[in-house]
Amino acid sequence: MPPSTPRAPAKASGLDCRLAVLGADVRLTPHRREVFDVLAASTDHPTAYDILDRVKSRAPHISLATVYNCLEHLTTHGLIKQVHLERGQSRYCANLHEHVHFHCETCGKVIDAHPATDFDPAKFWNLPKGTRVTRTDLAIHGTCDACAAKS
Amino acid sequence: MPPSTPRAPAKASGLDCRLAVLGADVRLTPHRREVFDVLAASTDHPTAYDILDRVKSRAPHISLATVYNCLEHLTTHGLIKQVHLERGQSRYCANLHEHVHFHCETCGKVIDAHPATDFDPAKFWNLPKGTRVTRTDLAIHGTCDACAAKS
DNA sequence: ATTAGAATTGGAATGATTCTAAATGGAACG
DNA sequence: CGTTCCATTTAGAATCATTCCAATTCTAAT
Repeated sequence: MPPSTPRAPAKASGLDCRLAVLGADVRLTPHRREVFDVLAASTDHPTAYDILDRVKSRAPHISLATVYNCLEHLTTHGLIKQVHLERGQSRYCANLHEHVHFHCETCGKVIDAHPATDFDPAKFWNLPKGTRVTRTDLAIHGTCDACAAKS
Repeated sequence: MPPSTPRAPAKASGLDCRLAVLGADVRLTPHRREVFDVLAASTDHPTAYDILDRVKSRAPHISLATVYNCLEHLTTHGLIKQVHLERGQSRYCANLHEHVHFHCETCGKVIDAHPATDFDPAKFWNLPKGTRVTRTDLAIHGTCDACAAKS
């Protein structure tokens, strides 16, 4: 018995919630919410495993697969950003302000750096005519203050 | 019978050669030379597999492990650069001039873009005092000319 | 209550890379 | 010129991060 009308996607409920970000209305299940909250409370650019560990204290039965699913959902909806500084694990970041990443090659720490002045990549690099830019990722590698002081 | 004096590492020979780059003296075995030559002749930022394919036409018995070894040796000695634009395979680049990478999210193509004017990241982003910068990686993501024209 | 779609799960599968232990090859020593 | 030493090379195993998959659970609309 096929239904006569297509069913709309599930809407918000008591256990469910939504978050308006960048004009988009994003559906957050409890797990997605936990993952988002953990990331929003972190400034250290955790990996999926780090996030799993932290979320487990609030939702002990969450699985790694779910953490990946949630991170993917949050990323595609623009609530968080996925960061690739080196090969290996992806890192995640809930800072949506314009910023770049400083990566300490000695201790591995990642620090957000915010713009001191306006920056438009097209002004600095000769891109072929007709190129459309959607986003830029700048990673600055070096030695952080603390590691530099030690050596 | 332990030798009384330590033996120096093997020196250059007829089959062997060296290349002076950035003041460093880098030992190149025939395989390393092939890998370097293939990469130097490529502008498409090939992956390790791509490089294996291309080197095979000149050295049919080379293995993937050797390609990885060579790429690692060449990278640590500064003859080539490893590029991470997304997660997945690393790409390699023999362009040592200052440049950034434009990545087309539609066709996957990677294009080198050279600076139109001088660029110093420290001028644009507030890094913590004491931070030492060794290198910056800028990836510009978007749609290339050809893909933009199609849509 | 029923049902359909979405979310979640554990575990299997995949893909890229790194590791390992054995084989090879050239150079210096005798 | 043969031996020894060590770097290089190799095939295949192991690892690591992630993605896939099929089964189960949940939620919200009928």
